[in-house]
Amino acid sequence: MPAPAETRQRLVAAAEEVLQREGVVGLTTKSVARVAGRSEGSIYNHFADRLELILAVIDARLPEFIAVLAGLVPGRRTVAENLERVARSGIAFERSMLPLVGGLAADPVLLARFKEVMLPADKGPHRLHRGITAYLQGEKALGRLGAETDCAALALLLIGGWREAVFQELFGRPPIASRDAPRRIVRTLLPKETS
Amino acid sequence: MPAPAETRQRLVAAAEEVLQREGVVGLTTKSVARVAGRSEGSIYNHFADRLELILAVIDARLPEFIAVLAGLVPGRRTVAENLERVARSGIAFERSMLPLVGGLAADPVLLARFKEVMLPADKGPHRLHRGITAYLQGEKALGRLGAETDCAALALLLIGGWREAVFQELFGRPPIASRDAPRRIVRTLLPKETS
Amino acid sequence: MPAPAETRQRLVAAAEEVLQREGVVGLTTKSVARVAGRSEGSIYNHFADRLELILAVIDARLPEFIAVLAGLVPGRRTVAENLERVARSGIAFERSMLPLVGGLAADPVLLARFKEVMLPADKGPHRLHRGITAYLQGEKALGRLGAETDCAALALLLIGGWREAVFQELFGRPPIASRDAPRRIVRTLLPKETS
Amino acid sequence: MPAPAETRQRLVAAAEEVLQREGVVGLTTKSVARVAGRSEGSIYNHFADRLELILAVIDARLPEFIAVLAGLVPGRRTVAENLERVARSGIAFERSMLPLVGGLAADPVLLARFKEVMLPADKGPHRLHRGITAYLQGEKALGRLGAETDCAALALLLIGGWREAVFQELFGRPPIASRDAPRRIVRTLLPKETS
DNA sequence: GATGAATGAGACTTCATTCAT
DNA sequence: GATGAATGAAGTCTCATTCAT
Repeated sequence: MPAPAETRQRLVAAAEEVLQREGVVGLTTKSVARVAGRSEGSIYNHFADRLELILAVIDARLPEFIAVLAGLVPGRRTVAENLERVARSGIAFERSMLPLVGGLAADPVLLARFKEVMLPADKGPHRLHRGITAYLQGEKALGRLGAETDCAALALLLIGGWREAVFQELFGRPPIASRDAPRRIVRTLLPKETS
Repeated sequence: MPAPAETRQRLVAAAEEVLQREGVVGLTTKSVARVAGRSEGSIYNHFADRLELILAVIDARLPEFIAVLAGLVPGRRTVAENLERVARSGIAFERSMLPLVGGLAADPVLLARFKEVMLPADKGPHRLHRGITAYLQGEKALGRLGAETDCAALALLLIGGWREAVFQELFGRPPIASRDAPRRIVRTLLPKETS
Repeated sequence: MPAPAETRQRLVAAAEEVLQREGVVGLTTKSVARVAGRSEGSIYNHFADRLELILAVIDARLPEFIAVLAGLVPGRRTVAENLERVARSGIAFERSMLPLVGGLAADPVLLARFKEVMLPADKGPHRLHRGITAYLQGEKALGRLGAETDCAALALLLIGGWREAVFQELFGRPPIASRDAPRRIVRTLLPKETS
Repeated sequence: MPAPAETRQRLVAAAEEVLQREGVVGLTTKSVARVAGRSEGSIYNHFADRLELILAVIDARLPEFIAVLAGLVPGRRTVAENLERVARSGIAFERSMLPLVGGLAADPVLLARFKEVMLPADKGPHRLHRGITAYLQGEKALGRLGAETDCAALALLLIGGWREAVFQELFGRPPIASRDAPRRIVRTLLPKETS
């Protein structure tokens, strides 16, 4: 009988592992329990049901998600450097989130729970978009981005670009290697004269 | 007993419908059979297994997918107009594909089959990216895009942008209305002087 | 693989058997499938869920239940003879129904389904009471029961008496042997001069 | 942390409450613990197992059960008045006991334990029947009931009648309102001239 | 005495698939 | 080609009970 307090974390970690390997579809109570070295029933001592466990996985990833935004301070470094850096973190983050993100599109029931629980807590994808948009507006105010810049669209393209790069990885031989993607994305997005 | 030849189409259509409403997770033999007004067993008269039925749905969507590219002819209209138009079709197309796209990320087994069957036939997402990239290169050759343009990155951003716009719809109140997304995306992507 | 059409009946018969031996609490899908020699899943080819199977058991018993009433024709034989006979059938019927009747009191969920399904179809216990009351009123109209007879109360006591006799059997050494109960019940219920 | 001695009573009270609302089937360790505001584990500090808790509920009800008989003294008041009064108490008592009584019929395991524990202690239904029968025999000895009266059968019908009245309540719109049942039952049971 | 986490067993149900008709 | 019944495997979840703290 292992240290009891540890179990919840083990279950979440196991769920993360299974998620990577087998996707949301393979994330069963059985597989998680097996990987965690705990009994299936044990899951229900810590989570109301399977979906809550999945949401806990998302929650566990959130600090990493916040960190993506943390480095973004208007006026510091160059805009290109900042965006490249955030794209790089975004790609790493996205890579681990993709099975979950896919799961939301693949399972309306999970999506509904996600919206119900995560959106009011502002843990949804809006927050990411909002954070990046806010940074860009900051840069615009500082004059480091042109006055005509559509910050929301720029943020959308940045996120969509890095997510697409990760998505293409799924199929092998992506048209743009993820290693190069941040630089090429940012160069394409920013007017050339931008510092 | 309806015209037998019709059954396969009904099953594919039913699968599409279920996919929209219930996602890959809800796409069961039972739900498809019910919606198609056919028996569960009849699925196996036309498809080797459930995954093959799903692949058939993708196949059924391909003409629509090709049409997205068809309008893209270098030199015709303006580049902005062309890209806006393709983004608009892309959003509509993506909206119906998202549950499938999500399904691929949510189910490695389905993904493996997809790669095995669809990639050799060049029916994967690479083709879309390649098509748009080719168009952009055509425009570059015509001098309607700058010589320094990174066509592959531009295509990636265009696709990623429209997919992100659709993805945000899932959660309600998207930061950029899908109606406006094509225009705002293209304006942000293209240097202002581009015709 | 046995004759398919037979399965539903086998399942109902198995459910009856399990019910007698193990009560509603022991009437699990597993036990029924085992006794029926069928797979658990097979139950769901014939019944929406476990409760529907239980209701089917009740339905299967209904003809026997109707027969209890069939012998009751006002004017035929003596009243005492008729009631004794019906009490005798009633006891036999009740003995097989007791686990189910108990189940209704032991499980509000089952009770709710029963009310929803059986009452509109007039398959509930009201019908039994109504049938006997109607017979007694017939006899009263014929003058074979006193004008002051409370037919509804008499029917209630008859049914309650035989059910109580069966109920006491559960605990061993019933105060009145079920063999004698019909006669003693009827003698106590009917005024002595009644023919 | 409340007064420890109180816990046992709280658990029994909680079990009673759950029993009324959810029947024996819904009387789980979890539901009882929740209603009692105690932990599941604490049940096992006071009871060997779940069945013993149920038996404790019966025990807690016994004083009320004894009181049903207490008012029955041969020679006091009229026989009809006495029986009506006992029927009235009996109905109230039965209403709260029905889920348990049903439980005994619905669960042979519980029944076996009940017989094992309660019958030797004379806490079973026999005792009720015996008590009423004894009263009736007392009245017969006093000449207030006819010499031919079958006291055991009369007691059986009285109990069966009131239990049936309660049982019919389960299904809604009982044929005889429980309010009127005692009077109508007793009038039907007793020869009219009985004082 | 009280607790909450842990658990094996088992409950109900759904699933994809097979196959005789 | 079409069907519906059959099924083993698996899925989610609940249960009564144990036990270390």
